[in-house]
Amino acid sequence: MSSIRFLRTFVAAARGGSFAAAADQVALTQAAVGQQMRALEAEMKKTLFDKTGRTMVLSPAGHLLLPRAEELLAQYESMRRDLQDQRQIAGTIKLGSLISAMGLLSSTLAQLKSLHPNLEVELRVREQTQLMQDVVSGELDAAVVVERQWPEVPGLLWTPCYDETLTVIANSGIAAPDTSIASLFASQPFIRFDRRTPTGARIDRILRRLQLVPKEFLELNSLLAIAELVRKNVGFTMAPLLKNFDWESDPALCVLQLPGRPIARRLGMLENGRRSHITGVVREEMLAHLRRMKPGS
DNA sequence: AACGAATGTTGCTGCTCACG
DNA sequence: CGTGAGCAGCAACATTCGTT
Repeated sequence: MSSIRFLRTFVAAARGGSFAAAADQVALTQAAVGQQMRALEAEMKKTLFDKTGRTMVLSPAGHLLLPRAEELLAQYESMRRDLQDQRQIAGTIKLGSLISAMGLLSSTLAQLKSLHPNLEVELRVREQTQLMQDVVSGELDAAVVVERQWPEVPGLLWTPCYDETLTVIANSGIAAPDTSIASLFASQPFIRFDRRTPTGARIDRILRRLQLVPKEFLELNSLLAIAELVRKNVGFTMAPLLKNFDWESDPALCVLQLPGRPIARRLGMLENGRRSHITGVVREEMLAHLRRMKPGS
């Protein structure tokens, strides 16, 4: 079966005047060049070289083939260059994220920036509902959000990326791995994640289901601020274990699993589809980044 | 993992040409 | 005319790669 390589060898032989010269140029042995040329002649059903003794010249069919082979090789090279250029993406995209996903997203974007220096990213931190509206309206090209029922909008693309398990997080001064969750709820002030957010509302439903009645102390709409207050032992909380923040290794914090089957929220990327050639690259880089991370971190 | 096709190398033979 | 150099062809074997 002939190929671009065979044509390249043919051109080298035609220009070099011998199979030996062609072999030098295309880094093969003379025997391999001869085999390729015989295969090419069989494919074309024509003799391409006239050999009289040690001299070898192009046959009429060879003369006909040479310029066309060179043209084909030039087109092939041009096609290859174009594809290589396309791998570099450029332009500006508007990305949104929940503040809690910023840790992961920022390290993803840092990696992306080194791969695509001409890519500019405008990053907006907003809450879930606003992010969803902005992606649908086109205000944002894509956003990292918690999984929900999405509206039926043409082009809207949802890709689940990772799960965050709901846990109880307390200061290590008041809790150890064997501390019962019920005793924390009975004795310690509770810092609640804003019930107006979908995740906060879900935490509220779980508390009811587990019949845990907290000693309400504060209600905040920032998981990072809540974590900081827990570090200062202002109270304890129930919150998703955020990716890329490594609270489990934090000596000031004690992370406790909820009883029963683990409950998680699913995060992913919502793209509005209009600039999917760029947002797709961000999505794939984020997935690759997640694969590189050690499990559970 | 096994298999087969494609493709390559190695080592040889034979032909031609240039030169003494 | 004998001989060595240069070249192509052939057969055997090795390697790579895709498929089953």
